Amino acid sequence: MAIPNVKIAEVFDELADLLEIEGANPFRVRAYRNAARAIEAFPQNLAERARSGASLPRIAGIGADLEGKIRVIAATRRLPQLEELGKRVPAGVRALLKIPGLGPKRVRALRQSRGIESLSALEKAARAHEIRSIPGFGIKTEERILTELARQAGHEPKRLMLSVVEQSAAPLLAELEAMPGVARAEVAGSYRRRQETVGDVDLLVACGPGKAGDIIERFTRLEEVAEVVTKGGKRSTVLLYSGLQVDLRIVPEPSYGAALVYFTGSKAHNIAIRSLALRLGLKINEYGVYRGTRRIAGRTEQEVYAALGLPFIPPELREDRGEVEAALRDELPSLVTLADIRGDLHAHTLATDGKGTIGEMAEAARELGYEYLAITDHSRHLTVARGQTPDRLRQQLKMIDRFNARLAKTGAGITLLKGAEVDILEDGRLDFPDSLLASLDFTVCSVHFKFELPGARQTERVLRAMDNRHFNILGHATGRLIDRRPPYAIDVARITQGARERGCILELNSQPDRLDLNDIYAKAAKEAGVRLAISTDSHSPGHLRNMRFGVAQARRAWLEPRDVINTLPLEDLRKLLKR
DNA sequence: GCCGTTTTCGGCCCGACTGTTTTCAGTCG
Repeated sequence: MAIPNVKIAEVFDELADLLEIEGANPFRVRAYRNAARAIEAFPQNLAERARSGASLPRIAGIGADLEGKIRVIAATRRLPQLEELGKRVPAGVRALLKIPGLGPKRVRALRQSRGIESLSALEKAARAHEIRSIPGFGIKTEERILTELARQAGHEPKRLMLSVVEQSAAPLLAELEAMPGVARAEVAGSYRRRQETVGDVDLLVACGPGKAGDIIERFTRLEEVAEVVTKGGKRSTVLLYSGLQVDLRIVPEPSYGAALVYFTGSKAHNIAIRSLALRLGLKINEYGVYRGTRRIAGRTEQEVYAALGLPFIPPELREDRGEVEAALRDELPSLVTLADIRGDLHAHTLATDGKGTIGEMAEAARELGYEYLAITDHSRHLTVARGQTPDRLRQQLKMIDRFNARLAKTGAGITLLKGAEVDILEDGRLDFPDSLLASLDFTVCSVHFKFELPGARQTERVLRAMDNRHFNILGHATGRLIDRRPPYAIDVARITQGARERGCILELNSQPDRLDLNDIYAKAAKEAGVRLAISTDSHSPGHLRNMRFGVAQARRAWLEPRDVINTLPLEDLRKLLKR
């Protein structure tokens, strides 16, 4: 299996760290970091393309030199430059950079003045009060180093799932909004961009003159605040008892739009629009857009983008993945919204591992205003989930017919679709005979075992399954569970191509810990001309509301309603699902 | 190291907070 993009990105990140410690040109360091991000976000395996001799695709931020390095890594899994640098900078030194408050300059000072080249040496020196006398350091810095070392010894600072952070962020926002003097408040940052995981919560508040100090004071005294990390006149950082870090930023009302742009990011997007501003002879910061010293925009985000000659760019797109260029051409996508969704195409019931009856699931879907809900219980191979035998499925289909007859009579306006989540067996066959599959409205087909197959065989397994004309939707294509299980070794680009050639649909599974396909693969699928189904894979009536997480990722993938099959009215959907 | 509809050289986003300083460097987002 070719070396994955994230591993190539790691090499460049490490190179950036080492160069930074060596005191290299900071812009050169940034070039490596930018390249790492671009490689990570690229949907095709670069090493494979490099090894096949094909030319590498044009990626912004990757020039001739870095392309050469990618080729070397692809061919040898090593990079001589990195090993060369590694000889000069011991492995432990890199870890020093991860201590908040220690950057490249201070790490160099620690090495040169005290020979500190590891976390343990750092701790020893701090305990012996040897840090405070180094020029540029002091007692407070020494104390902070010890605090941070203790914190990191417990657990790595990690990113939390969007659905988890939502539970802290939403009440916090409500508390802020209720404070006197607060005119507007919003959660910005990666949370607003709906990234699948969030590292910290960025809160933005607009207030009238002279109110900021009072709001900061109240904020740092909120019940859930465990520790105040920083506290100034305009911003503050705190840690909640949940371990979540929260940054609050306060701006005057006329700057609210500019601050919202700035604080929503991403960093890469901010740099892109600031560069654009420079080319236009403008300056942009969190207080507004300026021509010389005169402010020409800032109150709303629309105003800020308009000053740059751009339409409003939805937060989910702000990743510097081409949105600024598309906006300049006025070719931004009309992103799919939750209101566009007419039904859910993946749900389980008590018949297998779900927690609700068919009736309860139908009622929950009706409350959401859906036109249709598919019942897709597991097939027999998945015994841990009480997968259904052909006989049990046939009985269930009859029951669904009876439900539909009753629903039609009561004018509920919702139809149940007859489906199944069919296991893809190891050799690529499906877990039910074709005659039975033919009696279904459609199928969701998924890999649920033999995750560890080599990439080529896993890919072949799924492609072969897609050859079956009863194969409609590929469920959770990579099988990853955020923070718990890596994706199977599978070539998503080939699967996507295969889906296009065979008229198959790819699922965007909305379970908060799946979000599979992710935004990058889903965007690539759209570009390849493949349509997606945004489904919840619900195992209880309440899960149907997870649709919002799937839609958010779909928006990050630039999907429009026409790219998503469950925005279609029922009759059009039925036609589409006939292969 | 990358990049170019003012440029193939000379730029590369910009401000807040902290701590260590007597006016600012380093770090962070």
